[in-house]
Amino acid sequence: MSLLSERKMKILQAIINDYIATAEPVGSRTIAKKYDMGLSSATIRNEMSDLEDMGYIIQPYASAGRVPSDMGYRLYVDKLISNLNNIEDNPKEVFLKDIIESNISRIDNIMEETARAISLLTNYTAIITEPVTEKPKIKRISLIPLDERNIMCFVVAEQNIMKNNIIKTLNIPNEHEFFRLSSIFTENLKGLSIDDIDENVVLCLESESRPYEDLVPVILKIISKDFGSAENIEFHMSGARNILAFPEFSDVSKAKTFFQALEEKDMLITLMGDSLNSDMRIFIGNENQIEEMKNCSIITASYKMGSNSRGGIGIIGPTRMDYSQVITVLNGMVKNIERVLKILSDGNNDT
Amino acid sequence: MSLLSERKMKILQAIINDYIATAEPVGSRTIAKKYDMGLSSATIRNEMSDLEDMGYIIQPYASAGRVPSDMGYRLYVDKLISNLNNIEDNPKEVFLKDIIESNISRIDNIMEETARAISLLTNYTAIITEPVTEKPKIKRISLIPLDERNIMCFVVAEQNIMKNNIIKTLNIPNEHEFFRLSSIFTENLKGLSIDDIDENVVLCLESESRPYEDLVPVILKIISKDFGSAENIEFHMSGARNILAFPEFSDVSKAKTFFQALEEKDMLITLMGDSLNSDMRIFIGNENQIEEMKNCSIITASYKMGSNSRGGIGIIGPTRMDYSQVITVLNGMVKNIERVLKILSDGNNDT
DNA sequence: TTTAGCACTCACGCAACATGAGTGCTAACA
DNA sequence: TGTTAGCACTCATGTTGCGTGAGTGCTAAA
Repeated sequence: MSLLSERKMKILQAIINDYIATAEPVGSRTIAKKYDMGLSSATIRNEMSDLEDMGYIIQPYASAGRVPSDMGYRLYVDKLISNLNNIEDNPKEVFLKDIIESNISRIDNIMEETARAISLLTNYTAIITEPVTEKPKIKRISLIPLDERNIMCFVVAEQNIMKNNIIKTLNIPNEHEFFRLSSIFTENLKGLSIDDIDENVVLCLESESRPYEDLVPVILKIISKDFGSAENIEFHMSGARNILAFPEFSDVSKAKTFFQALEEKDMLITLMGDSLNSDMRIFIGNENQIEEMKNCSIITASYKMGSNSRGGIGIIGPTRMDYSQVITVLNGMVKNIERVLKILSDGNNDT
Repeated sequence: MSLLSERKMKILQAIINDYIATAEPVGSRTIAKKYDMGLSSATIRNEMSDLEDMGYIIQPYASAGRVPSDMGYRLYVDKLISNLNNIEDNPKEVFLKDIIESNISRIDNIMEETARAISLLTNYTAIITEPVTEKPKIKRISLIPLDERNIMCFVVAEQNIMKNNIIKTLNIPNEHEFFRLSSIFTENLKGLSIDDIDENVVLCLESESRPYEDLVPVILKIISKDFGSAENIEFHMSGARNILAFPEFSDVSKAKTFFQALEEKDMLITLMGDSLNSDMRIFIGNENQIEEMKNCSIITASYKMGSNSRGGIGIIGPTRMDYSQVITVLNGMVKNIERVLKILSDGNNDT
């Protein structure tokens, strides 16, 4: 696009900064006073008029100040991103570490805490998905007796992804059979992903597991349910209520549609879905696909766990969002979560 | 307290009904017209004047209609409760069954679905706690290898309560040892509650589990963490945003404090805490202890699972709440959830 | 005891108005 | 030619005053 003069850029930046802080249209005089650029309000007015013609700012009504447009934010954000390289550990990130490490135990705890930390730090709404592994390889299957009718089936896959399911059957093996069956399933399925389980494997399992071969289809069904599709992604969300603090949502009906949108899981999948493919994505205002969120900006980042698992973190807030802060926090969080997950799976530290 | 005449009672009821529906102060003329009681507005005015003197209704400002007071609601609710005996299965409850049975699998799913169903049916906020068992007896302990550094410890207690925890250690047993250790722990701890584990048991465990006796304290710690205190009650909540639909909360700041309060887990524990001891409790307006919820009413009910586990269901809404509906729904839900949990633990139906 | 009638109160909505922040334009200045 | 001062103009916002109507309390008649 057209290149902006140094001065126009500065003015645009000032407008965005001020608008982020106050949520009020910002006028030429305000800029002249607050941000001393050695120019009179009149000059700034002229520049602003230009900026408006170019589409970077908008005048909400005839004699009001100016407000950044989506395009204006976009320019600003692109500039931020290009400066992203020289980010290093800062005090804030250290703080993050404390927050997170306080409750390392189960993966959903970590996610929960991370989401809370993000919403706390930014005052926006945070969404985080648990890491998903594409067709993970099975590591172990354990069958455990519960009572006279129920068996617990415990599946461990790579990355120590664990799922447990209850199997109901009247044909309950005895103690030693459980051990034998667990070994059979583990031996035959170990190292296989859901796609690798073919006829041969099934036949093998069925013959070896006799007389409990009716467990085979049940267990395979469990596996395909747990590891087959990415449909059952687990989300954690925090700070949705923060949105109420912003004047943009002081109209209750707007807040309502916002909450409504958040409650739809499909929407969240759309939102986070392809965030997994790139490091960081920023959707400003109309750039995002969700109708109810056209006046919001959404920033998503992805983190990786091990070699082939990925999860996503997203922050949702008003278009007038403190992009610079959010990007920093998000960057820090990704690093942190990756670190924590690594510790968790390596087991370097004891409890 | 003072007994109300039949007529006064009818008028109070009319006021409450109307106010529940409209959220507007209701005047004498409205009652005379809408609810034909064969009286003129003037007569009703006189009666209302009496009701106000007695404290059952309030005039928010000099020439407005009347609004029920907490005391008025209380009278109304007490009457509702006394009629509660002759409740039988109604269409609504059948509907509930459908909702819930659609997703029977894991206990937190049931809770999640139930909460959603309640908030859907009532348009209020639903809170539900997973069933807690006071010092449950241990049924089984299974140790499962994860990788070179991590062991999965899987504890099953009565009511099929299951907890899993990761144990980090460098001293990983081999396959057969795992089986042996699981048996040792199971045999020694089976049938004991956390309080029953004494010195003898520990010594026994330590000697039998050699050379992995360092697992003993770790596992005991896990058990006491999982089953010792009622601190880590799991909550499920749904429909918090419903509150935005009520004019009482059209002021955003009010909605904000409401959400804020809901996010505090301590508050929820206070709220649901002793609900477990009685069948149904109703806190109207100021009757409840939470400062931020003085303009809300809270209704809690408890359900039981097996012989010694209990959980709680709560509904939070504006003081002007459709008590009759909420009580019906809550009653139905308790029955349903108990039924579903029974099915789940009995295993009468297959999947 | 109930009702009709009437004066009175007060929230609410509406129009008129003042205010002030902000603009665009023009003319003067460096 | 770019910058600035000045001025008229615009328009959202807040305030005031007033009419309206819902609702009450009181009194007197039925």
